[in-house]
Amino acid sequence: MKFVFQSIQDFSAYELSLLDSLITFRTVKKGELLLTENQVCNEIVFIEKGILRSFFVNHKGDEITNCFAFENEFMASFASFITKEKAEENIQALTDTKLQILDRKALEKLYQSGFNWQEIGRKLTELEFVNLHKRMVSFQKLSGTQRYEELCKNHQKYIQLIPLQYLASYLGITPRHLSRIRKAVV
Amino acid sequence: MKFVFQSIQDFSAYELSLLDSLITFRTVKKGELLLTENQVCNEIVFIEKGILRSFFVNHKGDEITNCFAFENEFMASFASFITKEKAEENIQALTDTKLQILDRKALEKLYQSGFNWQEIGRKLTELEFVNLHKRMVSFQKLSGTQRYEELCKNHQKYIQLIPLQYLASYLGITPRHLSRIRKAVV
DNA sequence: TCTTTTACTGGACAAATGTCCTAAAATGAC
DNA sequence: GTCATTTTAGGACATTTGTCCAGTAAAAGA
Repeated sequence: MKFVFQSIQDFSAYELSLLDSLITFRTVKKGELLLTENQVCNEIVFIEKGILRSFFVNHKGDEITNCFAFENEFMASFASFITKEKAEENIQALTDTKLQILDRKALEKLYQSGFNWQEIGRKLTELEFVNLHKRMVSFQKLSGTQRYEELCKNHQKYIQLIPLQYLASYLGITPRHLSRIRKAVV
Repeated sequence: MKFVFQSIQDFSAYELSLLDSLITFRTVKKGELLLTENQVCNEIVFIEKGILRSFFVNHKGDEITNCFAFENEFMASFASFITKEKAEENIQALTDTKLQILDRKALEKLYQSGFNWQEIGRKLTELEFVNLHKRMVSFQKLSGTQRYEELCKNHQKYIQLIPLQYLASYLGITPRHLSRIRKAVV
């Protein structure tokens, strides 16, 4: 994750070596859960290789996909990480996945170590906010069909790599309806 | 807005006087627009008295309410403020409103002035993120009817103070449908 | 207070979307 | 390669939600 931080903030060699000393590594198998709902999320993971999805379960027992994360992206239940309350999401590996991990204690050490890490914490939170805002806008402004079309136009990766059943709930529709939309679009 | 900051972070008298020197004041009349879409949002406002709403316009020309803000709350197009890109939202006063204003330059001065302001910037961004996340979850997990019921249970203020037409699009439904839901709930 | 405008309700119908189900296609295990 | 399992497509029908509209209630302006 180092180079992602470097691209956002100007770090000294010392600051980066501090990061190095705090990161740990893990691999997870396809299907495995990294976090289950009702746990407090105490770590932020960075994907070296693989795909993760986050989902919750509604009152009928259906799994609703909240988001996906691909290579070189971060994943966590940020809400739970921030509030230290139980997560509503489960985080699952969609493929075998290699991770770099920054846990709460490590992050707090970084934050205490100085201005630069404070600032990057704020900037990354801002970026997460902006992404979430875009998604919120797409739910308020667009229909399921339009969200699917946007995804085809701007995020081909999702269409190629994610099983349709997961895409459907991510788009806020049923698989049956997604199938209808796909037929109409062709 | 001072006391809100004080409640989150332990500030020195000097740090707070710096804030005092940077805040400006404004009053707006009911109906007035503070920000229109396609402007870059360069200030964060804090509501001393009154109510604001943020809305965008969809492809049919309908106004879709994005959020409301009440006394002692902040409002901005945070996404535009962060990215410096044009806002998609309009911000409008629903009543005559008294504001305290922190503009981009003032905020940057605070951030440059030290650790404490950096940190509060991150913490407030985190809180905004958590709020937005809750709203996103409610759109993915719940139906319009359920969102209305949640609002009745947990945010009576919205029901009492906001015209139904605005509440409807905030809940992601039409006024016609909200009227149906209200009839059923009683 | 009276008038004009705006907001809310609800009927009738239409469109969008969900439910349930079966068959075909794709994938994974051996 | 074969068999079992999972995923996807789509028919038939039900439900939800939207559209259009008119009547009434409420609010704003003179």
